[in-house]
Amino acid sequence: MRDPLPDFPGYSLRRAANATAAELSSRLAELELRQVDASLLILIGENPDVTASALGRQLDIQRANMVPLLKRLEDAGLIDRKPLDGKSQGLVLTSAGEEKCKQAQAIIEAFETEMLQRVPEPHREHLLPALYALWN
Amino acid sequence: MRDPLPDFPGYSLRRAANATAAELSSRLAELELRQVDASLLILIGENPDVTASALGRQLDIQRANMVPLLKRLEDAGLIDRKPLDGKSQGLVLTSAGEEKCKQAQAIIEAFETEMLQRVPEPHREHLLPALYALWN
DNA sequence: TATTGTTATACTCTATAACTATA
DNA sequence: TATAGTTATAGAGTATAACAATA
Repeated sequence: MRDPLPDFPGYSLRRAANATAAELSSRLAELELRQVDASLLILIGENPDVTASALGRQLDIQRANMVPLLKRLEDAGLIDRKPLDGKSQGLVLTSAGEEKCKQAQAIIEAFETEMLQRVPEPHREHLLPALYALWN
Repeated sequence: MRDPLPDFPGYSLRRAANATAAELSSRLAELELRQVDASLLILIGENPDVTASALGRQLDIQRANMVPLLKRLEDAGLIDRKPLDGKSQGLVLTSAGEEKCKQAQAIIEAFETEMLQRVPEPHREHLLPALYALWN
């Protein structure tokens, strides 16, 4: 079939994102985590006592949609909440959450390495800076 | 906030894809088209009498999900169906569909050019081949 | 007055199974 | 037996509006 779409960077960007996301998702599923769960665990691990609203701003997830995401992590025993003041609550990893976070990071780092290996040599080092420019 | 995620190519890939998709979507909305509609119009225009199943395979959209997509385009008067044999139907652009397709292509090409301009010079030419390697 | 956390809701996108009819 | 088109449905993901309580 004649298909001019792959020559559009925007189209190839979406296809590449979909393909790699599907691959990473299936690997994280072994930890019973989705990508967004892993992102949240990593950010909470790096920023103890971060609030749900701050996480949402960082990840471009709306406040309202953070509620079920964090409830899942809390129900799984991976995070705890503690009141910072009357209206904000700080989020921290439990010890189980720290362990799960380490496992997720190992999977992600292995995946990222393999993903970059798929990019032919002359282009490889340009991928991250090029992508970064597109969303910042 | 400490955020190691942007250093992961896979994460930046998703963020870049989301950001550019949102931008393109808002531009195509002026034609009352979504991205997938534009993709379908372009592919049908390039491949008259293509079938719904073949389009789905090309775009990684399941057969069942093609039904409402094509119904929208047909209801909008942009495509026609004609039976090829007893079970397959060929899809073609109507004259309105051809006009809409040209307008969509103009918007997409302008968008792609601007998008590439945002990528700093030494990285720009490497983006498309790097992305292509990730989903093929 | 702005922000946090929350509930409820709706809409899109996608995945799966099943069915009919035809190649 | 495989394929085309279709229906129905369920699950994510996401967007919006509204509310109470607090900064």
